[in-house]
Amino acid sequence: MESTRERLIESTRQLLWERGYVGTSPKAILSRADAGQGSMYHHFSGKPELALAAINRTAEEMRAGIEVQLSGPGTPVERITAYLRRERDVLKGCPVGGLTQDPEIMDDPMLHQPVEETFVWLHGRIAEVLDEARACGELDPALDPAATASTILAVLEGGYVLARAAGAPEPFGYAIDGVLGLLSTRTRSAD
Amino acid sequence: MESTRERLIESTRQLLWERGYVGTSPKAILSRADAGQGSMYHHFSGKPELALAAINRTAEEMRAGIEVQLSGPGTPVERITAYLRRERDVLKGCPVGGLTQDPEIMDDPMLHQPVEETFVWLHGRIAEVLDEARACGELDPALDPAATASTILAVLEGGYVLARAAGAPEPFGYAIDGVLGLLSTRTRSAD
DNA sequence: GTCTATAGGGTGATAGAC
DNA sequence: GTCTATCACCCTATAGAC
Repeated sequence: MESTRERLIESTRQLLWERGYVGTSPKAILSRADAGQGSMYHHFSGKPELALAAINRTAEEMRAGIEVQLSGPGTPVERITAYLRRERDVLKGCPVGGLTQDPEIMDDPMLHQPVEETFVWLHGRIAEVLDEARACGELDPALDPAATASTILAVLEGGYVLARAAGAPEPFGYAIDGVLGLLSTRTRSAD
Repeated sequence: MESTRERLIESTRQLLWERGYVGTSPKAILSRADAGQGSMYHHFSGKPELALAAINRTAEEMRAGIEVQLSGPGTPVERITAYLRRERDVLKGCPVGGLTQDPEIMDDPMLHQPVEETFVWLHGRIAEVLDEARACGELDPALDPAATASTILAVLEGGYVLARAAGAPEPFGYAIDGVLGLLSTRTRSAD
């Protein structure tokens, strides 16, 4: 159940998160997976295909985790707040968003696609919850759910950037506090 | 006036923006600068020192450009709006923020420092302008200027991430629209 | 399925001629 | 100041034995 193929994908997931695609070599993957060259080229055609498997798994895992928060208990705004405030390894950055900075992922349609799809899904999902919030009177009807969803997502992704720039997790929390503060008087408790 | 040293720094600036530190090789720098190995190692001790010169210049240039918007004409909120909406090469990402994704920049205190300082300065500057806005009654006094400044910065940096993920500049604009929308009814014209 | 050996090219740096 | 030559090592991939 802990096949070599599994270990290769998991090692690649970690390294893509820590060092990006350009910064990750097959050699580093193999050493972390405790596997030889032959194993990697037996299971995958090369670095791009292995990276694709890793990115797809990371994207799926992320979606599943987010869906737990967004379809959980509480009012729509409470669920979004729970998602934004949940515990994270802030200084490691977003495992999907960080990939957008990698030139070779941006240039390879195969590798770029799952990144794009993840954000399309996530934006749509947040917009849906904001729509619910509006429908139940929890959110100011003057707000555009699509634009507000973009803003919330941007604060999340940008929060990681600020934290990494500062070398400390706090700025992430401040950015989240700020957007929730902006949202707060556009909100009223849904009774 | 277009010394080899100059060309090396400019080429490095471009490549750091396009490919990051890990993705940029001395060979690529030299070829773009049309210089030989010897020139680079005459003017700089190696890749890190050249990158430091490039990052410092990019950071200074960015600060100067932003200061133009933030200390320009208009009310405080108008100036921030002008800064957020100004023309940019959105798909190239933020030339400073993008560096936070690079593992070797994060691990080298010398290279990380100018990135950190740029964001400290920028956050402080936006918070100052928000303070002004509050003082002249343009902004809701209930808003925390420091947290709101973090949010605005995060939207900016996250907007780049969303745009790159989408492969299109529009999401950046939507995120900015959204945060300005959230700000708008916390704002009144400063007469 | 996994291993080792090997390949051709790139990486970051040094040496020494001009 | 700039060039070319050289270096030891790493990168991604292939071949073929086990």
